[in-house]
Amino acid sequence: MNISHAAKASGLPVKTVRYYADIGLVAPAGRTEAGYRSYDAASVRRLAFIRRAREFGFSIEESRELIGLYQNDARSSADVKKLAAKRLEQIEQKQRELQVLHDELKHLVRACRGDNRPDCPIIDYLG
Amino acid sequence: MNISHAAKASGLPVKTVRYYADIGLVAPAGRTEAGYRSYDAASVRRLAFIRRAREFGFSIEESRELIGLYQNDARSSADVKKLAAKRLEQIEQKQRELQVLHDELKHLVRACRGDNRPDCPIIDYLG
DNA sequence: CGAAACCTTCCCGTAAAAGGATAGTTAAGC
DNA sequence: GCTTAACTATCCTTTTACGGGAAGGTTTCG
Repeated sequence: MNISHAAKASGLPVKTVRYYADIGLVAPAGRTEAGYRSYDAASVRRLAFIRRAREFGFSIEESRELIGLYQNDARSSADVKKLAAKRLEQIEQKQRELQVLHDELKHLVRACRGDNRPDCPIIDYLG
Repeated sequence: MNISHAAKASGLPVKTVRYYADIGLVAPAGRTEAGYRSYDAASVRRLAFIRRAREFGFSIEESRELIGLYQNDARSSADVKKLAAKRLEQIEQKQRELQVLHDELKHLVRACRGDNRPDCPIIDYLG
């Protein structure tokens, strides 16, 4: 399977598939005589696994850990849960930060008349 | 006022103050004979304005627009409100995305036993 | 006067690719 | 069988918003 086929099958752009090969995250199954990367079902599964991990917001390095566990039959679910719980905590932290920002900014936007006069509580606040 | 003094007064790192000068966001008031950047009260106010805009999550380019309005006495509050409302929408979009992620991941983490056995709904889901 | 504490520019590295240049390879159509 | 379109390869640059550090000039303190 050539790289564009593997890309489609895994739901990733070709550039990204090549990038993942370059950084040693998902190696192609092999190379053709002409040097073209070739992928098989297993390597495509790994690509799709990474795509889903990334969609969850796991970093490349976290995804690397996860795929290590994915391919390790002797893994413990505790190890996986630990990574997921850490990511969950990151998400919750970001949510708290965004909530504060949201409330402050919403307050300012509501207080701003938004007409053609220059006085503006948003500018007042920032300045 | 030398750069480290201006940095302290504005609450920014020296590196960042230099960077803002390089990209034409906040120019120093002038240069000494030896080529040192020198800042006055007005330029420090601009630095602090940018710092607060950045803390609100406005990008550098958005901050550049905002400071343009800040320094423009003929601005309309509608222009400022437009930028702020756009940023507010970005925040709300991010909040919605994070909420979906949070709920899914939380569900998976709850369902995972987290013991020393290999079977794990998180891995199952990603794979 | 010498050393510490400034300051300058320049270049590299970050995360995670995307975009583009240039060149080699393969598949399709006629 | 030949052209050409559509692939593929590597390599380099760009993105965001700086941070780290080198090499070297300046100022200030004791």
